[in-house]
Amino acid sequence: MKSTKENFFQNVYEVVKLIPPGRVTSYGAIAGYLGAKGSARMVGWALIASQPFTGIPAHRVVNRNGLLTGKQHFEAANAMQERLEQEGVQVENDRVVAFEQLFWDPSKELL
DNA sequence: CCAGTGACGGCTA
DNA sequence: TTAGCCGCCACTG
Repeated sequence: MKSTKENFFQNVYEVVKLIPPGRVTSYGAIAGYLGAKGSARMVGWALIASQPFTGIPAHRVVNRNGLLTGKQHFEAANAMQERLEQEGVQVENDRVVAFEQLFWDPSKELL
């Protein structure tokens, strides 16, 4: 019945919802935290499925370069950047400014 | 059933 | 240093 991936999807939602405002994380970080190290793509796939869901700040999840690669999948291509700026995250050229400084590692911060 | 694609990441040239 | 390829797993055609 409940496949492992189903649990994986739910885990991704839980972690993303735990991301504090003004902070961002990467797909690989979440994947590694869930034990799917190397399967960062699955995290992105899970976020796509999270689109119709509310309370999932997927805009706080970017790739390891801090690039808003998934903005195209949002309601609007500028929604992701606009939302991040609204939380105090500076975004320039579709990239998070001081990404390393705002980076939120679940395996370290969430503990 | 097989091949291509994709919100990524790490390695090699 | 930058650019390109492969590997991961799931979905679509």
